[in-house]
Amino acid sequence: MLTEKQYKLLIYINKVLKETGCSPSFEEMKQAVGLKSKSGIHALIEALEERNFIRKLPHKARALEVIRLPRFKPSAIIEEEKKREIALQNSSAQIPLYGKIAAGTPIEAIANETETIPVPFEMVRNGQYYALTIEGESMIEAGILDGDTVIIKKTDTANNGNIVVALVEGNEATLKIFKKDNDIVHLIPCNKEYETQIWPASKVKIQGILSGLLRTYH
Amino acid sequence: MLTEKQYKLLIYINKVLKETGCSPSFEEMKQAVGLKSKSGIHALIEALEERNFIRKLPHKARALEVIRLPRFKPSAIIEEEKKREIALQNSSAQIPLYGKIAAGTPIEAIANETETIPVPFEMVRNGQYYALTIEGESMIEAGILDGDTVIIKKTDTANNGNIVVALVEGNEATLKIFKKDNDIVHLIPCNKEYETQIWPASKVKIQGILSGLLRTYH
DNA sequence: CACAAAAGAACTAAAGTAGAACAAACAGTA
DNA sequence: TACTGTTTGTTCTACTTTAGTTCTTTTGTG
Repeated sequence: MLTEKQYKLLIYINKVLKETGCSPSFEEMKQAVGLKSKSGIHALIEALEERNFIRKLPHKARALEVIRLPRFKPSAIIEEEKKREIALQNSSAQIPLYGKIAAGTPIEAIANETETIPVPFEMVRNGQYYALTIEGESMIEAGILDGDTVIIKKTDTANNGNIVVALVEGNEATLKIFKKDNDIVHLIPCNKEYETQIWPASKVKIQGILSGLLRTYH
Repeated sequence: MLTEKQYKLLIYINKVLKETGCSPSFEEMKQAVGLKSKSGIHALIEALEERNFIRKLPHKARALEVIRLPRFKPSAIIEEEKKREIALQNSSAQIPLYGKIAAGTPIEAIANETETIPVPFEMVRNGQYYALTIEGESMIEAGILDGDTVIIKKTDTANNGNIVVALVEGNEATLKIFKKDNDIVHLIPCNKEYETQIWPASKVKIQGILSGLLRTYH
């Protein structure tokens, strides 16, 4: 029924009319559908009028009215919308990059950092996430290297075996394997040269569990 | 349907009518829309009457009536649409996931796989990329674990020290550290239990170099 | 090469601005 | 009731800016 351009223009006119209450000018329409000349718009408007989609007060400026909208979209438009949908589904989320871990600063102290990084949505479903840059080698045997970016899911509880961001006595946030034995918490590094820390549960605050890892090679 | 001034005036008249029950005078309207002469208001009123937005008792003072208002889209919807736009801009790149590496199949054989994964744009600037799933532990000491997804930049040359996807004699594609010594290529694993492979350069085909790594913890 | 879509220029028309003159409606008053 | 001034609305002219129309030329595509 309609060509792609005609459809696009019709939708645009309708949108502008709804949003602003004023019809768009030829100049505006030509921008919207990506033409460089007003004459093309003129042709499209005529086609739309002939097909009874819009009405025009003759010899008046900005006097368009949408009578009806098409039931079917041109297939080209459908294709385009599918692509957009896919892009949307795959679009990445922005999560805040709080800074470096195992560097001595509790995470909350730097929680107002503004830097963010994009991560694939798959990595950050349901929940709040943040990112940290790894400094040091304490988790090297778990394949977590100096300079890696880890994605942490915010939570204050963890299960045994989880790799967690733990804050001990407000001192220092580190990434370690979590193991709780009654009221004793073991924070186990993955590097033979580091030692497991053992604390009463009351002194250890979980700040999140490891959820993803990004590494870039140069 | 309406021009900006017409629209503004219509909204103003409607507002005054609702608030005071009495239409504004030409003088008041001219203030409200920012004109310096009443004649302009007269023209606007005529246009609105012609378009059937207001009715006027001729030769009566302050005798306007609003018949209808242009349609509106709730601003919440407009906001929503803006957000979608932004999400679209942040969308990540799609790169094809070719399959598993170190599993015996040369990459080209599976290059027509349709699965793709999204990765942050930062990881895939300038160049063609594809992804592979790691199978096996041969690179464990480089922090590349079984199940990790690696992002490979397509190229057929590499420098010493690069981690590359190498195809030997059309046999098997593997991920190894690349080292070339004259015409001899060393493919060095990162696991003490595997041995370095040594081949004449002519038998080794580079299929890409390691550019990024994604890991998800469950 | 033919055809259609698009670009571009030239032109015409409408919208908006301003000022002034004037007419109708209204209220108060002699 | 007729006169007066005030408020309000109408009409006209003149001009600028913005918008719409029409035509010719260009471009791209099958």
